[in-house]
Amino acid sequence: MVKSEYREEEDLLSPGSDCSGSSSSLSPQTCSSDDELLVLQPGQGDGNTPGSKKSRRSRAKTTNKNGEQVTIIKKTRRVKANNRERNRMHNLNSALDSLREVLPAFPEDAKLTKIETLRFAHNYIWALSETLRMADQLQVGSQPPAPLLNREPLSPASPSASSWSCTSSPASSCDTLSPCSPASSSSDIMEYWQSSNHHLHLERSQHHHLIMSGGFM
DNA sequence: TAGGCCATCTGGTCCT
DNA sequence: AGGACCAGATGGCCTA
Repeated sequence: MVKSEYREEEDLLSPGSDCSGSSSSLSPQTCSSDDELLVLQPGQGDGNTPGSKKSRRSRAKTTNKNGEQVTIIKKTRRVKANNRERNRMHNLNSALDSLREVLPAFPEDAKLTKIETLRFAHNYIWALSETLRMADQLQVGSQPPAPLLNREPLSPASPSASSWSCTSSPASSCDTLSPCSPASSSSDIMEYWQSSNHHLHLERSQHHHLIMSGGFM
């Protein structure tokens, strides 16, 4: 498959539509509609009359057709469920793409994988919240402590780790998770992210090791 | 060629 | 009953 086919379908599929026109080309199964069931009525069109010698065969045939009908119904439900599942996964992927857009990255970088995106986002949220916390600690005065994470939308400028900008704030903080980075001060955090960026430019595998290692998450 | 990643299918389970 | 969600299976594509 078919990634190209998937991309094409992604454009055609509308959320909530059970049976898109292009989905039939995706799988060997055809996307049947409920109307299809109306076409196949039991005993329809076989020309047998009840009570005749052929009736027993006819009845057997009818039973057979009922069995076929059940099979068709099951297939139809399966196809519908497949389409729903496909749309669900497409929505999930769209959400992941949105997440990738707000994460610091460089244009020449290869697209983050799903697991990389989630882990990177986790660490990024942690780093941002730690930065805010450090900044609060440095502040002198009776100002009330700022929330750990600013929920106001920030500038839509393209995010980069070096500029510490972010297009939107995460909805939740790195709250219940165990310490996800070895950094213990703001300088450590900066060092961590600078190192991350450096590695982003160097080798993907090194980047993997730095960002994805269990110690960070 | 092995391994990683991905999309899709599928059956089960839970919820409304 | 039907839909959402989940996890396992499968097969294709890509890269080291």
